[in-house]
Amino acid sequence: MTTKSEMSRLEGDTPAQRLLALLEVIAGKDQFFTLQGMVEETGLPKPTLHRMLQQLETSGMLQREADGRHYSKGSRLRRLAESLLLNDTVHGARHAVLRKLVDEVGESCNITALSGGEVLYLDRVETSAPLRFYLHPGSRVPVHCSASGKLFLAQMAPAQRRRLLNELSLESFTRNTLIDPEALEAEIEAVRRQGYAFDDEEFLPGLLCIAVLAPNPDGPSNTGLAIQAPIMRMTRDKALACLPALQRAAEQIAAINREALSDAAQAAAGDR
Amino acid sequence: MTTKSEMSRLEGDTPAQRLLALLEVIAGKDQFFTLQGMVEETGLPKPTLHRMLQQLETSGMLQREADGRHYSKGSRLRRLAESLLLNDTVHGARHAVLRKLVDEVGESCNITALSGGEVLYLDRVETSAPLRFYLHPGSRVPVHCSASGKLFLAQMAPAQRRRLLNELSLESFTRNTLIDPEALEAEIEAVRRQGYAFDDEEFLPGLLCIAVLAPNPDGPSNTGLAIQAPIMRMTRDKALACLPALQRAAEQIAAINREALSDAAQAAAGDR
DNA sequence: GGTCAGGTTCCATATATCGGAATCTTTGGT
DNA sequence: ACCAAAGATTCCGATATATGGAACCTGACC
Repeated sequence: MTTKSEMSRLEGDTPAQRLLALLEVIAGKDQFFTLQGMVEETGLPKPTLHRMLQQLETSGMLQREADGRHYSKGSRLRRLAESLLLNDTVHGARHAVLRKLVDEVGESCNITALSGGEVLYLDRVETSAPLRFYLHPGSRVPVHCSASGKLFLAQMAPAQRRRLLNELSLESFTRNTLIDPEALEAEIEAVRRQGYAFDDEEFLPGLLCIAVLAPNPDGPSNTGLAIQAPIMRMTRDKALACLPALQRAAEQIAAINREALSDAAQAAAGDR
Repeated sequence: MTTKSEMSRLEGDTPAQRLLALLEVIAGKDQFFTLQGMVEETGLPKPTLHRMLQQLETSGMLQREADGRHYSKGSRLRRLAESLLLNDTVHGARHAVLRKLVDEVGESCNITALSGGEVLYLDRVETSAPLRFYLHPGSRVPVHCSASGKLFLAQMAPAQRRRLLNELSLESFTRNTLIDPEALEAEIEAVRRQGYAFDDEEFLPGLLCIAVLAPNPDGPSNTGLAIQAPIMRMTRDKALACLPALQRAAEQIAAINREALSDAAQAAAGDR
């Protein structure tokens, strides 16, 4: 239970983003809620919130009880959520591949993408082993000290890579973090030749990762696939033994992406 | 498959509503989509759409593939949808009651609310019998010719009721529709005394309904519960035989509402 | 009938949106 | 290598919208 003082003002710089943040707060409510309650929870001014809720109500996203002061989720909002989850076979298929990979190698695995100069965790399946690193989907990690980050860097044009690394500056996290530009450049060159990358305690002490990219014949890939394990259970050699399984999974994910792209093209063509 | 010409411009009078409408379109996509594709589908101008998608992307609601032109649903959007559906035990509980009622009486039932002077279908469970009226949640029906509508009218103050009925004017749908104000007033008086209401082919020919309200000791109720059946299988007498089951279900729904309200109050108190 | 806790409305100001047009970028063809 | 053509992105002034403090309602309770 959070107290009023801990509550953060709804972040967001545009009205649209504020609205989405409000929806997230509403989504977490399992009961009726009131204008006043929302004011206390979000820190937004009362008239502002009143207007937003009113718009949501007239759109059918919310509905009010007879007393006029308790809101609850409307059928349109529910339908939106259902539609979002139902029409997401791409994610579902990717997730299934991930799960199978975790089964095979026995360690936590995740799917990553490059977003805004950082590595973004798209999805993750945890190992069943009791000792784990807890890293959740949606979190971000610097490019220069993650296995998939180095792969993304390796497929960039040198100028593009230099620009990005200059902007971000190489922060050090452990004593293995590569902060010397030349050493990093050499590592990236090696990664490009190999087609896979390690993160050997470069970001978190005790965490070893190995990653590959989902191959994309039409250009750079924005889908990385990694195994992450505590060094207690994992060495570079063991990781290399998992490489074939990892590459097989990456190929499957690439196939899913290809299919989704061609389906999209088809749909567009059908609309003409 | 819809053609370009059939596509309707995204409805909505405020930017917020337009954004929600856009989200609904996106929710229905099971693959990657492009700016251009969205332009064709929604009819919105390209720069406008570009801005909206950009905002959604920087919020983490969407993500782009490496090619920079294909979007897909982001993890934050997925989490939003999951949260919406997970935290909705109120609806879930209501729905369960509804389903049980349908089992008992063997006919389609629905939950309604008064919204903007009309009866709104909140939820509906269909009978398994092959002959059915197809009426979906979210649709609206005039108050004066629906069973739950008449119940909502019956609990209003006379002045309030007169104002509402004046504004709406009594449209006729079948030869049973009550369009004479005095006849309607008499019917409403009877409904108040009985505590239940019929709709005997007053809205759709061949459709008979019986409804009650979920009792609310603290004031007027905004939750109606109705059985709807084709006259092929239903008479007033048969409907009356279902009344006890209907009232039992209504009481259960009232209990769910009460609980949700008190939980909400509790949560608010805990935040102090 | 007075008080108080919400809810609602007002309104001058600040801000975001809008979208046609221009511009940049990528793609595909020769 | 070059050149369209399609698509993405940026610009920007006119316009519509959001903003939120303050004032105003409303109903519940004493």
